[in-house]
Order: sequence, then C-alpha cells, then structure tokens
Amino acid sequence: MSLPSAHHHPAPTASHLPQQLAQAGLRATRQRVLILESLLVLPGHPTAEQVHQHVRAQVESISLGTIYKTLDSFVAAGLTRRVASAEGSARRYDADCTEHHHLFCTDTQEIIDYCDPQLDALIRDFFAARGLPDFQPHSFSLHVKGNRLTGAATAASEDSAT
Amino acid sequence: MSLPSAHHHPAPTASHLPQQLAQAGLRATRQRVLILESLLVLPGHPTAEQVHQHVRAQVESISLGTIYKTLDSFVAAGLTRRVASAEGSARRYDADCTEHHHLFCTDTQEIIDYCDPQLDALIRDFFAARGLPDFQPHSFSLHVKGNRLTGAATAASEDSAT
DNA sequence: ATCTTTGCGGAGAATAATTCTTAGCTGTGT
DNA sequence: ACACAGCTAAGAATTATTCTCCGCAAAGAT
Repeated sequence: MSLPSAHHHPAPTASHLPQQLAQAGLRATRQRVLILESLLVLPGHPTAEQVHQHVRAQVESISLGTIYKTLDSFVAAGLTRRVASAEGSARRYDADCTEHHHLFCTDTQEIIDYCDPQLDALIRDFFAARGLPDFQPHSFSLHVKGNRLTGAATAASEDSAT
Repeated sequence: MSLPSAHHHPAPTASHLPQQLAQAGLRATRQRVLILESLLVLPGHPTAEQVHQHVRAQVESISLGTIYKTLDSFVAAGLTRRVASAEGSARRYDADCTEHHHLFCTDTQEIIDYCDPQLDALIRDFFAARGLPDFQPHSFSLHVKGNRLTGAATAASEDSAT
C-alpha cells in the first residue's frame, strides 16, 4: 500500500515479536509468533481463516480453533484489535492497536489502515468544542468507504485462499 | 436517548412505511412493514434474530430466513444499512440510511446514532483538501467509543480525550 | 535432573449465524 | 379463470465461531 499517510507498522522485524508477546504476558510459542506475524504480513485485515492458511505453510498441523483462540487472547491482551466491518460475515483482525482509521474498498473488500494525526486533532478538537452533553468520548475511529484507484486498476485480487 | 444532535428517526409514523417500501420498489407486504417497523422500534441496532423475535409477536409464523432475506433486500434497496461492529458475531441493522455516526458506550454496549451535519462537512472538507491519492472516498462514518454520562457516573473521570 | 503446576496446542464436536433451495401462496394484469 | 411475478415458509446446507477434552512442553520448586 502506498498511501502517504497510511500507517506503517514498525517494520515486520520478526525479531521482536517474541518480546511483544512476552510484554503482553503471553508465551512466545512458535505458533503465536507466526500468527502475530501473519497479521502484519497479510494484506488488508485478515480473517481467522486467512491467518490459518498462512500459518499452515509453516506449521502444517495448526488448527483453526487454535487460531481463533490465539487471536482472542491477543485481543484480550491488547496486542491485536478486531476491526468493525459491515460487510462480510467473518471477523477481521488488525495487529495495529494504535489509534487509526480505516479505508474500506467497496470493490475489493480490502481494509486499509489510515493514520493521520491532523485528522485525529481535527476530530478531537471538534468534539472538545462541541461537547457532547451526555457522552464522554474517548476514542475515535473513522470508517471511510470508497474505492481504491490503483493506477493499475488491475484486479490483482489474488486470493491465495485455499 | 436525549443527545441534542442525536439523530431522530422521522417519528415511527407507521403510516408511511408502506410508501417507503413502494418507493424503494418493494411490495409493501404485512411482513415487510413489520420488519421495517421493528428496525425503527427496537432499541440500538437489532440483529436479524431480534427482529425475528419482535415480528413474531404479530406474525406467528414468520421464519428467520425471511427476515434475513428481507433485510438483505432492504439493504440492497438502500432502505436499511448494516452497521459495522467489532463486537459480537451477529450482524446489526439500522433503518436509518442518512449519513450518520455512532457512539459506542463501552459500559452498556449501547450503540447511539449521532447525526451532525457540521461534523460531516468537517470531514468531507478535510478529505477534499487533503485528497487521498489512491483512494476515492465516498462515505464517512465515525465510530466514537466512550461512555454515557447519565448524570450518575459523571464526577469520576474528567480527562479530555488524549 | 526430577516433579509439579500451568498454560498451550490439536482434534473434533457443538453451537451460532447465514445462505440456499424448493415449493406453495397471493395479488395483478389479461 | 389463467398465467405470471414476487413473496413467504420450511428446512437443509454452509460457514463462522466456540467449547471441551486431552496430551505435551515450558517454568518453577526441590
């Protein structure tokens, strides 16, 4: 993805994934490291199923149930987020827990991270000024629907599923 | 809900629901009117299951499959929306198709509609000005997490978001 | 090093959510 | 009345998610 302000994961330096897990109070097993890595590596925001496919490439035997359980524990530990999506029926996960926004491509179902401090400030200021009387906002996430204009509008939609 | 800018459905005037359906090119059957009405009446943003329960009160025999199919056709006709939610696994529907935003109460899991043309303009202008190079946005929905201050829990935390 | 405790992973069954298929009914136009 | 179209009902089929149970392997204590 080449959106200028798109959020950059701090480089998939697989080296510190175990640390991240440890910090979160989770054992850094091979499986977990691979699952966490999948979230960083897979395009968009993968489903449990997609993570499963990906991890299977390395650990033949891993089961889908384990993926679900592990992703749940990541979410509980604050290591991962669930992304809200109105489309599709499967849950999507996001390794990035910093505050950021999402672009939803209506063509490809892709979910693209979008990080923009200016936008954050704009929204924060707006609510600070307006002040909701009955509600204390505490985090904001903007969902932008639209379509991607990849110069090569190619349906490069390769889904290595299955 | 008493948020001043909270969106108000144009009063559940059941009388014009058939019209709405007709306008959308759908036959105004008893079942459909009831389903549409349920979306307006049920608190929060109901699941297909909840709509089913509610409609059953009047039409004993209606099946869950019909609810799903009907809601799908409503969505296709632009009469209803699917609400994106990171929590839970069931789809949530919203009878209100005007552009609006959502406040998610982290205490009660409640989803409150929030409609604010100024905010809409602010966001639209922001993106018009910034211009995403690879993406053509076409609708925006802000998800605000926080908690409701129902007079009771107020004094506690007074920290402005970040 | 061995024992123990505990969390983790694997398998598959169980449950929940959603879609599909088929058939029958109802209203409309002729 | 007849044929057509769209709708509903019912239930099977699929897909998504959770749960349970068991053996294993790592971390701590002796």
